[in-house]
Amino acid sequence: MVAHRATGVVPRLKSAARREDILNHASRLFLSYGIAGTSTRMIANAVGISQPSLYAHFATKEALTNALSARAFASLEELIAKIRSADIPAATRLEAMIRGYIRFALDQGAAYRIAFMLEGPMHEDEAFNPDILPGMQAFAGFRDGLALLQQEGHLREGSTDHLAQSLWASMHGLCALLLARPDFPWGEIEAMIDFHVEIILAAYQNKA
Amino acid sequence: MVAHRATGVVPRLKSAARREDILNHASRLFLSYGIAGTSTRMIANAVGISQPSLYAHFATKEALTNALSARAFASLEELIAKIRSADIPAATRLEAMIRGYIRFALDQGAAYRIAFMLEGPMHEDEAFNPDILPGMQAFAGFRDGLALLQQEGHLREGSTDHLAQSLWASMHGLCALLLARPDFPWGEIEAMIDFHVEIILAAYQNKA
DNA sequence: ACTGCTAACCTATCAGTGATAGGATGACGC
DNA sequence: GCGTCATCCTATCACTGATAGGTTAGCAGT
Repeated sequence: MVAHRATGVVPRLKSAARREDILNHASRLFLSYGIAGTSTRMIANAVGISQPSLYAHFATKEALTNALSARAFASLEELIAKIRSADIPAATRLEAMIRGYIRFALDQGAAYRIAFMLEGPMHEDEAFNPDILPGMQAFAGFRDGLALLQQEGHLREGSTDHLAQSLWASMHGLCALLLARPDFPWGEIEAMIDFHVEIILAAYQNKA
Repeated sequence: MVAHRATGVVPRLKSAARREDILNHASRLFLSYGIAGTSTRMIANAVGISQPSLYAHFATKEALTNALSARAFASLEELIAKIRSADIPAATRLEAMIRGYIRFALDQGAAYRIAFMLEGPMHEDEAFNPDILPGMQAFAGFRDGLALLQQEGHLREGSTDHLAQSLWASMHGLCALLLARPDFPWGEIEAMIDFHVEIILAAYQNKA
C-alpha cells in the first residue's frame, strides 16, 4: 500500500476522475479494515492526496460512504430491472432475483453494510435520509418485480407491501449475519445459502 | 441528565455496584445517541465519575459494550430455556420462541446491535471473538429447542443446523432492518411482524 | 483514636479522528 | 505572457478512546 505521495508523482485529476479514484480506494480499504476502521487519512494516503482534499469531493466521511453505496446499488437496481424483464420463465424469476440480491450483498459487502447495516437514525420519527435512497430504490424495483410476479400468479396472495418487506427481511437476515459474523461456524456457506433460498422460495412462491 | 458530579455528591461505590451503574447509564445513552454516538465521556459524566475511571471496570469501550450485550443476552437465554421446557403445547412453542426472540431484539436494541449488527471481524478465518459468546449461547439454546421440536415432529425435516441458521436468519432479518432503518415506511409494524411470523411458521413448522 | 494500606478516584496528557481555514500552485483560456 | 480558478497543500481545531501517575476516602489492626 505504498502511497503515490511518497514519490510525489500524483497527477492532478479532473474532479470527476479524482472522485472515482477516491471511491475505488475507499472501497478496497473498507473491505480490509472495515468502515469505522478506515480513517480519512488512510483513504487520502492510498489515493495519494492530502486528507483535507477529500472534502473537495465529499462533504463528510458519511457522504463518501453513501456515495460508495449509491454507486454499488445502482448496479443492483440494474440487475433486478434486467431480471424483471428477462426472457426467462416467470417461475424462475423469483429465484433469480433472490439469488441476485444475496450475491450482490455478499460481493459488495461494504456498500451493503452502509445502506442497511450501519447505525442509522435512532427514532422512527426521524427524517428519512435521502442519501441512502439508492438502496431504497433498489428495494422499490424489487417490490415492483414481486408485484408483477404476483399478478402473473407466481407469488402467494396477500399485501404486496407485506410480502416484499417480509421477503426482504428473510434475504437480508442471511446476508447481514454472514457479513457481520463471518467467524460463526456456518459450515459450508454455499450449501447454507441454497438451503435458505429453497425455504424462502417455498414460503413465498405460489405452489400453483 | 444533570450529572452527579456537578453537585459533588457521588458516593464511592463497591466495584461491582459501580460496574452495574455504568452499564445502566450506558444502556440508556446508547438508546438515545447510538453506540458510536455515545462517548466514554458522556457515559462517565452521566454516572458522575471521571472518564478514565471507566477503565477500572472495562478494558476498552468495546469491552463495555460487550458486557452490556452479555447482560442482556443472558435474559434471552433464560427466556428461551423457559419456553423450551414450558408447559405449553409443543405446537405453539416454536411461535413462542420466535416471538420471544423478536421482542427481545426490538426491546434490547442496543444489546442486540452489539452482538449481531456491529462491524465485526472482516474475514472468516479470524479468531472467534469470545466476548460475544453470550449471543452465541442464546443461539445455541435456540438451536437445541429446535432440535427438540424436530424430534417431536413439529419441525420440518432436514439438517437441524441448517434449519436453525435459516430460521435465525429469517428472524434476524426483520429485527435488523427494523432497528437499522426505523425511518423506512414500514406501515403498521406490529402487523408486519405478525405477517412475517406467520410466513416463518408456515415455512419451518411441520404441517403434520 | 491513631496509623497504614488499598481500592476508588482524580487531573493531565497522549496519539489519532473528522473537519475547517487559509494559502500555494499549476493548467488552461485569452 | 498573464490572469484565473480549480486543485491541492500545511496548519490547526475540537473531540475521541486510552494511559500515566498522583490523591483521597474508608476500613483493618493495634
